[in-house]
Amino acid sequence: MTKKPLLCIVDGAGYYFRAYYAIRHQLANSKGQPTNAVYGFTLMLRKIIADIRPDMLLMALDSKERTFRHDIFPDYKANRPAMPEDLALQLPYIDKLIEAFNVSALRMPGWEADDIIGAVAARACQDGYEVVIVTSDKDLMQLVRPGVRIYDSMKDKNIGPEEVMEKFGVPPEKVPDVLGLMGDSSDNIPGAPGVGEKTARALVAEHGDVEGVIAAADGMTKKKKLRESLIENAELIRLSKKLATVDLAAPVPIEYEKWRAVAPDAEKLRMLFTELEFKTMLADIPVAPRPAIARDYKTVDSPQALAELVAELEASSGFAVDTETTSQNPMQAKLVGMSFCCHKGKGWYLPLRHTGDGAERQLPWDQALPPLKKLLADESKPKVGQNIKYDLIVLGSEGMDVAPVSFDTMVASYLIDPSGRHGLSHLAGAHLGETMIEFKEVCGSGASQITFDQVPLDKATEYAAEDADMTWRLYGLLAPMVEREEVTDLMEKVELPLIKTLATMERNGVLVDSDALNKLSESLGARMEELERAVHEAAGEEFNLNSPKQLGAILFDKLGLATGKKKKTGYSTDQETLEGLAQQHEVPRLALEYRQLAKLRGTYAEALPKMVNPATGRIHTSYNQAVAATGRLSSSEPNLQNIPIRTELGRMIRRAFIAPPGSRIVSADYSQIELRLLAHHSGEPALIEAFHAGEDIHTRTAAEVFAVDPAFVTSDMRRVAKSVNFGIIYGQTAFGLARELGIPRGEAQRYIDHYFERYPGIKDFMEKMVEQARESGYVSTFLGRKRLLPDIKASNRQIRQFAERNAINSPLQGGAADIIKMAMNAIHGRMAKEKYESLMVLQVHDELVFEAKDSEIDTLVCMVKEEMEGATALRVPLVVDVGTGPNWDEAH
DNA sequence: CGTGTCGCGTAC
DNA sequence: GACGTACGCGACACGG
Repeated sequence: MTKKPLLCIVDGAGYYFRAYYAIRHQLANSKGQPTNAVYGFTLMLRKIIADIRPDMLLMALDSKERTFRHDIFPDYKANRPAMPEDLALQLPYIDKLIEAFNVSALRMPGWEADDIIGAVAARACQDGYEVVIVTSDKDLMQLVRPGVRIYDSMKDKNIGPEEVMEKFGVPPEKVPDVLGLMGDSSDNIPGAPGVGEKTARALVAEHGDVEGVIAAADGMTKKKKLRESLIENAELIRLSKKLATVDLAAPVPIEYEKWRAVAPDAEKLRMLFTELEFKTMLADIPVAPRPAIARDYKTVDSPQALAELVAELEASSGFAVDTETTSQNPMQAKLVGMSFCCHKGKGWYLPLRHTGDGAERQLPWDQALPPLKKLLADESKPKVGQNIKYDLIVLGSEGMDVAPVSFDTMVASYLIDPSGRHGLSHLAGAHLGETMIEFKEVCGSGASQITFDQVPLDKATEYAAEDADMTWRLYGLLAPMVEREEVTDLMEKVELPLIKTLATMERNGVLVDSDALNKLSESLGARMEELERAVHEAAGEEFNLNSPKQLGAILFDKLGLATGKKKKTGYSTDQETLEGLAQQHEVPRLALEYRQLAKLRGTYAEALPKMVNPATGRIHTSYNQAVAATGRLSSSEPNLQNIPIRTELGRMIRRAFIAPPGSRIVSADYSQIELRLLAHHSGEPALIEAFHAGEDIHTRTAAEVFAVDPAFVTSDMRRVAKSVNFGIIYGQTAFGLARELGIPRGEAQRYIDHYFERYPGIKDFMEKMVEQARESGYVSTFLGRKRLLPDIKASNRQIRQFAERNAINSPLQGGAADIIKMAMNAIHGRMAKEKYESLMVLQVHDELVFEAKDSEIDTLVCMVKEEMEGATALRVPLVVDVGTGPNWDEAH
């Protein structure tokens, strides 16, 4: 059976009233125009479209005219106060909004929205549609039936026949009977005096309907008052039922095609949101599919074409560039071709190392490249790219420089909203409404995958030129968005320069002692075999110790040990659980040790030597600049930001990160940078003072929390204070602190209470961040890096609290990221300018690692410390600890 | 055989 | 339910 098309009918009038009253604080734009109802209505509309994804969408609205209900009952809705003026002022905007969203609206003189909804729903249901009525009006529950449900978007609740039974105690079709008896004060429907909801439900349930109830009234001798009320008011009850009954006979025009849900009109929305000053909504206006821009993609396969391309690029004020290669990993990639674009829809592909169909048309390398190499390095010609760091690395390996890098569409998208995806095809789909050719379509996948040099030239041109074209078009769209979001400075002063800094670091790579790792791997393997044998013996059977599922079966089913947390697929066998069982049985104890070794061997000792680049003999991680929601970098292939340090065995891995003869490893890390940012932002005097005095911050905190002199702080007290300090940064609760410290929750709560008593500024800071997120929809770092937090207003408490913790954590974590990024750029600049031979090799969030030539160590250490500590001026000093050693472990 | 998800654990 | 940000391993389930 094919799925029925989904028709969504929205109770428009109901919702703007709800929105008006739900958003109490007086929202208004700078001209004083009230906007609370429009704002709420917009949120609702977006939510409906996103959550329900209807095929057809119709907005039912009330007309101003009298309806048949007024004719049969002059007092109908007579108790309604006049519409508040500040709501009335917003109605024209709501109409404009509906229009801008391209939603069909239906008003019918003489009919209420309820009747329109009822009539359309009845008809659509017959016509084979699945109907969702979006309303929070309980009266409409009478319309529910198979194929027609109600969705209350404010409560996120679907209402079917069962929910109606629950609410009214009767099936949907009897709802008017109940309402007729009990009346409805909001519509001024009288009902029977003395009959409330409970009585009405019971009466209808027992006697079937209003007529049944009236007929049975005579026999209700035990309830004299009720009997009299029913008999005396029989006509009034019948009238009330009629008033409460949705008239399915309204002569609605049925125009399914007209109601088809289409993308909003981006231009209209933009104008409307600009006028209303809905800034966060402006940022994510979905772009309507527009007439596709005609594509003119050319292969540069002749001297004439080359001359044309060069002339076009020379005449332009900048261009988009993209490389095609043999690998996703830039350090293993060989350049295969390059694409260019400086006019929307017009793209060029210059094949350089193709071997497939059409390869014979390629221009010789020495003929094609020199003019483009010159253009790429021309400082007066801005270059735009999508993840252009990749291209810088590839081209760098070919001896080509790209300057200046003036825009990166991936980075721009990330700065506008760091959450979500920033891949080219995603951006092209979201902002341009274009669907791009997938890599798979060109190169295949799996075993049959070919490299780009084998792709026929014509196909390669379509794919490659599209990349440059989309990048150029996105540049046109995203550049103004960067301005509007006020992240231009961050972009130009931090992220764009960082692209080159990171490209250099990635090309530098880091030296790893593969022999040492291989030996370590072997000895770990030997010990793991011993442990495995011992576990199997203790368990009495063989099983896969690497499988949490099988281990769980042994521990909990066979050995009958106490289970802990439950996971989706059985009981947890994590470290915490195993530690809890280690006293009772050998298996969990041995499994713990096995796990640690397996982790070290699998993730590091075995994996890292495989990542050594044969050409350079070094490991080149990839730093991703557009992944972490807070602004941090991330590292992958391999991840060098999670190399062990906490355990002695783990440090064996770190010891394998070495410097070549004549050099040493220098490690420089910010001391307590996030706590310093907390001090800076909160202005908390006690904290600021402690940092200025150079005190041990955890000891100082312990002294404050335990109200003792710092000299009397024990290591236990310091440990607690340290946990509280970190917990604050992460928005931890008493529960979390208690669990971490293994203390009762009450005690943890007391520590937290004391903490806030002694550091009241911190509490204020936390509240301020949450408040800011609620008001503006985002929080920012001191450099203006944003983190949007739409969930800050979620009705689900868990979701909302998660957003609140993000609101507190992001300015700190992100602020630290801003600082180290600035320092990296400054250091990179000085290393180039002052011609250091030493290399910056790693970044681990608050730490920079260098491979320093022996002769340069002293000046480098001095320069690095200066640039890191001077990266920015906060209300507290930035302190950097520097160490040197033959390897990364000993440099700490 | 490739791909996606889960449980787990490493870092800051 | 309860602490923020990442990446990646091995196991396992699923799909062609």
